[in-house]
Amino acid sequence: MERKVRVRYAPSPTGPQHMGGVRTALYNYLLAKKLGGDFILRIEDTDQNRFVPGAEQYIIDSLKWCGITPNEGIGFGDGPHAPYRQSERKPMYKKYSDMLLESGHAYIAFDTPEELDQMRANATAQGVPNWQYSAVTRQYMKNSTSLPADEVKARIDRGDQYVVRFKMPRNEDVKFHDLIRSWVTFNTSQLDDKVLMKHDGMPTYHLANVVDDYLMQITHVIRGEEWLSSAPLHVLLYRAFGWEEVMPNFAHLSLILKPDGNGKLSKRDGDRLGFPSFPLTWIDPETKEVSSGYRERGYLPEAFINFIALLGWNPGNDIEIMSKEEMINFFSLEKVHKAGARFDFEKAKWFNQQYVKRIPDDVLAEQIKDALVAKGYTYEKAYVTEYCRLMKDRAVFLNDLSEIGYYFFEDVKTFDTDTIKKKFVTPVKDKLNEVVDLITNCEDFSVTGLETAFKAWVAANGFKIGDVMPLLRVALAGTMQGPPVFEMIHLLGKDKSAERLKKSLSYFETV
RNA sequence: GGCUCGUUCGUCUAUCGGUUAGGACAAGCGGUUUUCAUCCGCUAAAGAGGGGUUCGACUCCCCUACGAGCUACCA
Repeated sequence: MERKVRVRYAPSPTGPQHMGGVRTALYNYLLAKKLGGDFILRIEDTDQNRFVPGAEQYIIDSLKWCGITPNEGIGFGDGPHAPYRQSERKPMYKKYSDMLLESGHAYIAFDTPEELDQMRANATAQGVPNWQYSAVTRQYMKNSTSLPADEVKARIDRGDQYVVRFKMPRNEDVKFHDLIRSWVTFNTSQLDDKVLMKHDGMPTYHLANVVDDYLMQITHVIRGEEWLSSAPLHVLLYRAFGWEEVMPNFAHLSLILKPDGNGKLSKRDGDRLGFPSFPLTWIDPETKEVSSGYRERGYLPEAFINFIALLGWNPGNDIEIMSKEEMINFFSLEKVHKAGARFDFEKAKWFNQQYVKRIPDDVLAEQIKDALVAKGYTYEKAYVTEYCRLMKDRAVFLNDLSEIGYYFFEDVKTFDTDTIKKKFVTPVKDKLNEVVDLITNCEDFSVTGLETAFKAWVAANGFKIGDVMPLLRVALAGTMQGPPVFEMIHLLGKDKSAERLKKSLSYFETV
């Protein structure tokens, strides 16, 4: 029977969600949309010790900013499988744990964390680096496979804390198909008797994830590579429950690596290297440490998801700039690369620049409105739209755009004195005030009109354009960089241009 | 240490046994531009190493090296 495609992104709210998490969510989303399925957001908060206030909201906010919208889930309207927060689903898991206990696929263990630590420490001391609770060791431990039934009952009755562990087969190959990596095999002798239910009655990720995926009718589990090692346990759980028929397809994504050195990109890297590794800025509620975000850095969400989508996936053609719709259209898990991708901030910048350039001037004007107003500039739509037309090719980030052409909104703050010293010399310097008149009296105030009039003046005086233009540019903008001079004059307007020119010229005398 | 996964230009990647190994970012050079940016053109740049299989391997197999993930009553 063909089942409707249903995928989920299941982060745990233990801090801000990393770029890698966004990419996982994105791939889930793209696959769901591609196949006409549902995308679900489920919060895996089974570890109450690691709860971080605000983290869940952060996840929701970043998905919203990125335009990765779940059909069901926390923050996006509950669907038929509510609740979507595992802590709220707590009462449901016991039934499944009991099922496993009854069928003999799981057992009860009384060992305390301290005893287990001791066990591991002893093993390490004796040169065994990897002690595990398994078919061979469980008989020496305190559990329902080693203890008499009446003692087990007595311990439970008197309130001893216990956990439920999965009874891992002793030596069995577990083979499963991964959509990205093809067939993967593990031998159960390498796997341990994982805890399924903690002493506080909360399931571990392993149990909760399998039960929830089953209950929520998930068809594809797309998650990070860090889960590959525990995938065989999950497969075994599906079998133990008798759910193998509806076991989801697995797809394990490679990790995003740090730009320099080795290892996966981590929270520290971002700010160490001068760029963000989070979608949104995050302030740690405890330490108040700030981790910068792409949104605040001036990234457009479309550029951000386009870029991270290509970190480990490509459509198989040479197309790089893609809208979300195009990505959906091209997406396929088979085209996801197996190896880890090293993150390259330079290319990320290029993507953003491409997107900024493509935004219509008037839309761009709206987008930088708040930034301009915040700086105390008066916002005039037509003026700012024209400003955007002139400046957008020079901006990489949205934030740049509201800054690089500040001289269109206020007086020049700093002058390029090198150019002034070099160019503000006789005979040109003594004739420059004529340019002020030229502007004031110019009948055709269009860009070409100005240019024609100016060039005629230059020729009439026997100057070269290069003698005068740089001075004009610095007088108007303070810098040698910027849009064409006559475009600047045109936008600034007759009065403003003349006034600024006059002012700057008298300043030039003092340099 | 053990297990698992991975390895094409500096970076992201294409190639699904036969190609001058292609594209993009970054770099360098040149053009356009009064300047900067944009844009355009060009250049340099790769199959980790060793064995097989094959008429023929980047592509399939094995070994080695290197990298990564996992190895919790964390996810």
